[in-house]
Amino acid sequence: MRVSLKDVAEHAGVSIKTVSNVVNNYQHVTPATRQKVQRAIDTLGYRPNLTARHLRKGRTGIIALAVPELGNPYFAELAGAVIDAAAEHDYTVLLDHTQGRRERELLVAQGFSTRVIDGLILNPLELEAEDLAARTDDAPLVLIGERRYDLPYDHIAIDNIAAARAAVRHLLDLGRRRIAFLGARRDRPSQPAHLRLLGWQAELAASGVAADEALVARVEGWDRADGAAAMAALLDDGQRPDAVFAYNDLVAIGAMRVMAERGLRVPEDVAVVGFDDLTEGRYGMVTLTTVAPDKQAIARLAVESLVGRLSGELAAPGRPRQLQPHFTLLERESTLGRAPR
Amino acid sequence: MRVSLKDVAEHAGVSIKTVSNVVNNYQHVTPATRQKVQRAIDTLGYRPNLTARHLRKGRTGIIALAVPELGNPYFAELAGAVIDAAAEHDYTVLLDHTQGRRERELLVAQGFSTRVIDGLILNPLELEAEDLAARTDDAPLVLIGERRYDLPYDHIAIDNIAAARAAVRHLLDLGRRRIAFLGARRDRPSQPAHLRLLGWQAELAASGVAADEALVARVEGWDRADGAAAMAALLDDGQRPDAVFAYNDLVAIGAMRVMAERGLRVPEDVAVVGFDDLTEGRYGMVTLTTVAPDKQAIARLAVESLVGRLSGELAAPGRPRQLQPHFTLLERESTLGRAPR
DNA sequence: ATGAAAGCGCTAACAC
DNA sequence: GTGTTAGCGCTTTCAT
Repeated sequence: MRVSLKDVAEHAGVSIKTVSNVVNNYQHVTPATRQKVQRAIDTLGYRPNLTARHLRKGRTGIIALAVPELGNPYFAELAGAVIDAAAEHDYTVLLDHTQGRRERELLVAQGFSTRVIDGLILNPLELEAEDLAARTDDAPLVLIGERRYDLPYDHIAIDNIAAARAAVRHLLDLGRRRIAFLGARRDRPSQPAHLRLLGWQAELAASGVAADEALVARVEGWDRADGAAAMAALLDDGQRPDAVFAYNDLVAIGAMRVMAERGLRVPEDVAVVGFDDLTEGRYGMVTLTTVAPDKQAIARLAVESLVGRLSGELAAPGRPRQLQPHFTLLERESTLGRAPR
Repeated sequence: MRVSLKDVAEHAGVSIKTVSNVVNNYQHVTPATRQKVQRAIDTLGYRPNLTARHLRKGRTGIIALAVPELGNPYFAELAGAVIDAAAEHDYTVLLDHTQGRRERELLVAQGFSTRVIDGLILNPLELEAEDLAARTDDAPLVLIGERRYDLPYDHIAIDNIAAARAAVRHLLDLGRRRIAFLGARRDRPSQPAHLRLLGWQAELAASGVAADEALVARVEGWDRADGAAAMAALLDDGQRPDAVFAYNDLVAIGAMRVMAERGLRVPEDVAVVGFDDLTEGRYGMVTLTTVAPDKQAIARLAVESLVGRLSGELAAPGRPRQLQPHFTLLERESTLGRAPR
């Protein structure tokens, strides 16, 4: 924390401004002066104080990313991708996880580390539109994730309804008819997981298959244990689905473990489709068919969106953009072969 | 970015200092004044500019954590724990991942986001002692992870040799004798994975079992795919281990997948022990026996160590501390039952 | 091409 | 109990 511009200036016998010019690679500096200053910088081991620079410039070069849970590999991978994308724009990333708790999400939306960050990428789970509308912090915000709000913020997410429909379509094509949905939450229309549930209903309806509400299993969270509990509850309830569409891969993996314990074969007895394309799904007892969102694209678009707002290119705050990266359905062992007759 | 202390002061008809006193909850302010100022703060929507505060105080309240790879659930979980521990000390966490590449580790060690961070927690993989010794950045540094350096930095890690020995001991107790080690790297004594390999050798030696170098499988990285490749190579080489001790759970999971594909049963034919206690290991084809480091303790100790240095309590930089959190061996299905005779 | 000086928003001495 | 003032280290007019 020692040496400042002033020290270097004195050492080199020039003014502060000149040193600043050298440090910032300003054009009009004579080679001789530049060299002299550079030498002083090297001997003194000067490193610019970014905090001061930030104060002066009004920006910090730091953006924040808040995801529900780093223990979920999907968010961990996404975080990694965001860090890489941010680095390309010379931003560093402050990371927080909200644990899917409303008060933490609120805290983050309200002004995470007030003013040390230039902008925020947030993946809300529990936050309602009014929470976000009441936001007073003026740092630009970009939303990611399944939930949609009618608010003046850019939003990056794949088309969750279409993705869910593709998954259910695949199961229907296999001849499955009793397709369970694992991972619904509450009954609010704005609930998390709502869009995927909607996709499930829509695709069944389009194929003239009755959507049996008894086949919708509710969960507390979306981890492996929740998937296991939901599947167990479904089976204990006497339900006998011939396929499962899970909210995400973790839920699917938990469900598959329960099925294995109870002697149900995947995919023979029950075909399974997950969501997220976790690497883990490629190494389980049975490799997992899954909806694969383009995580790199999500990260890249979120960062570009935010950086665009920050640089003023995309100033108009009244024109939020809805960006939808691609997804693909990756067919693996868990949906191999047609339904038993 | 609008309203500053000055604006509030003018609005409330008091001095800047008084507003500052209120904002910082300074004792000696009359309730009347406090209320008046608070009202001004509320109406104007004032929020302190942390950058300015940081510049003045010489610290930012941000610490950095650099891990090899967020895609590895171990590091993702650890990162989550560090974020939580840091929050308890009013620090936020800037996260970076080095992808286990030396130049990125070097960059981080040299001065990650120069001076925006107060200190750094680093988990090096490829960095050598001289790299770290040549470090010029003066932000306090705390090291975590398997590798050990004789340098003046605190280091937090479980006793990797003892942990590896416990794993091998467990396999020996089961009657296994041809115990492979999956996950060695190069031949440098300081190589990553060295301590666990050393533990493997030591425990075999202590039991009078010959350490067969042909049973040491080398890897490029430590992900599932690397474990799969290593196991395949071992089998292709004609080796027939009756047990596998893997560098970590991901390597173990990759290896188990290959064994399943080749008709080898776990644990009947090959018992498997991993390392890290990933949740994933509890939901695989066979639940995975593993060495479970106390991640919460590692995160807590690393943060406390760093915060201690920052607050000056643990000033003496010449006295690095080696802290060793506990570990436990969690026995699961992958090592159930004795060896076939 | 380089220098002088102001000021980003805040805290900490030191007055009163 | 409250006000004044001087910087923290940097960038940025405006001179020269």
